[in-house]
Amino acid sequence: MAVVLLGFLRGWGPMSGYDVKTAVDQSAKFFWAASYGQIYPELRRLEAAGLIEGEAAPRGDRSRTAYRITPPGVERFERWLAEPAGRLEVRDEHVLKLFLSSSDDPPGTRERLEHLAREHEARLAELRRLDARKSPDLGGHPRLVLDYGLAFHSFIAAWCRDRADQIPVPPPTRRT
Amino acid sequence: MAVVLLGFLRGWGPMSGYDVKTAVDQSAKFFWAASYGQIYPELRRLEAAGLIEGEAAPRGDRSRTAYRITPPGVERFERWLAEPAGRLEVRDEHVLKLFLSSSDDPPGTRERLEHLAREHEARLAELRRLDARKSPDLGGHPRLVLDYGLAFHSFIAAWCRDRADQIPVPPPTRRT
DNA sequence: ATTCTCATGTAATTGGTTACATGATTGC
DNA sequence: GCAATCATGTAACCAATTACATGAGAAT
Repeated sequence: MAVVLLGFLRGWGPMSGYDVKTAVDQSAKFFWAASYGQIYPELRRLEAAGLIEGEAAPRGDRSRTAYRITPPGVERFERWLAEPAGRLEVRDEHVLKLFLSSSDDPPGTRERLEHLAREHEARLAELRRLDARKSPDLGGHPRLVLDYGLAFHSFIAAWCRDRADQIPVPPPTRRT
Repeated sequence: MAVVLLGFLRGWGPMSGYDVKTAVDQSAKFFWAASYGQIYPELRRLEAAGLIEGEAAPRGDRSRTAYRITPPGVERFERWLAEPAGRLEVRDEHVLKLFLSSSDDPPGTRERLEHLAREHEARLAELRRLDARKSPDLGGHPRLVLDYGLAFHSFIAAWCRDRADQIPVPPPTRRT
């Protein structure tokens, strides 16, 4: 999304498409991912619109184009920031499966809940790894949002674990 | 998404596209929305593929087509259920704005956090309204997932409120 | 009569992913 | 010499939203 690029360029200073990708992957990707297929075409559009401008900025001997945000770009970005975000929408395939799965299969439900818990725990682990290094004092609220992610994933993981534990394990089918 | 339709038809019995839409809006929409623009074309595709079949099922004097899931449809749906859901992805414009917004504007940040809290509280209220009526004993886990939604939204709302409250309110600019 | 809800759809657009393709440079 | 990383891009595709369009029956 265009504004994300503008936002990064504003907060982090000039950077290449590649840089944006890695920056996103190390911070925003936990609530807003981005792929090259979006980034590069979008950079061109933004440049054509005069909201950013690229200049050759080789790193060592490697050719590279860094884009810097222009005043109109800043204005555009701040207009977007000022307008309130739209209705909060959640889309979660795991919960969808849970919802649609048979209610007369307790072990299956338990397994699903545990799987969901593991998934959140995995995100949590990734975020914790981020916690140590990274998150410089550049623009934005990396700390606050990191905390948000930690709180969110640990809460949901615990909730799922708890619910899973309330489902009795299937009695071991013994034969003796 | 095709499987959602299959899932509803399996759990709720035969229903029209319109019915699916209302059913989704009263349950799944809180974590997986659907629009007519998806539903109707998808119903046709599913019928063409033999996974569902429609029959005239007028309600009173109103013409209407109800679709029932076929055995291959059930099989297809259950295959989908059995395969584990993909990586958990979050996409939240509110958090994105929080992340990208200036860190040297405490009142703004506070306002953003409060706005996010209000948004989650609004979802919470909608879910609570659902809690009373509805959620029949049909297929799936409406209760469990409803609980999930309640827990999720109230936790996040509280977290945001808490963080917002930690930011001192701007000193009232008096003139006397 | 008029409005609301039921009911069905389409067209245009947006937003995004995936897979592919290429090539230079740096570090081992 | 080779692998990893830096760097840039495109084409095909998919999922979904929005807005539009229509019309009949039910309720007031």
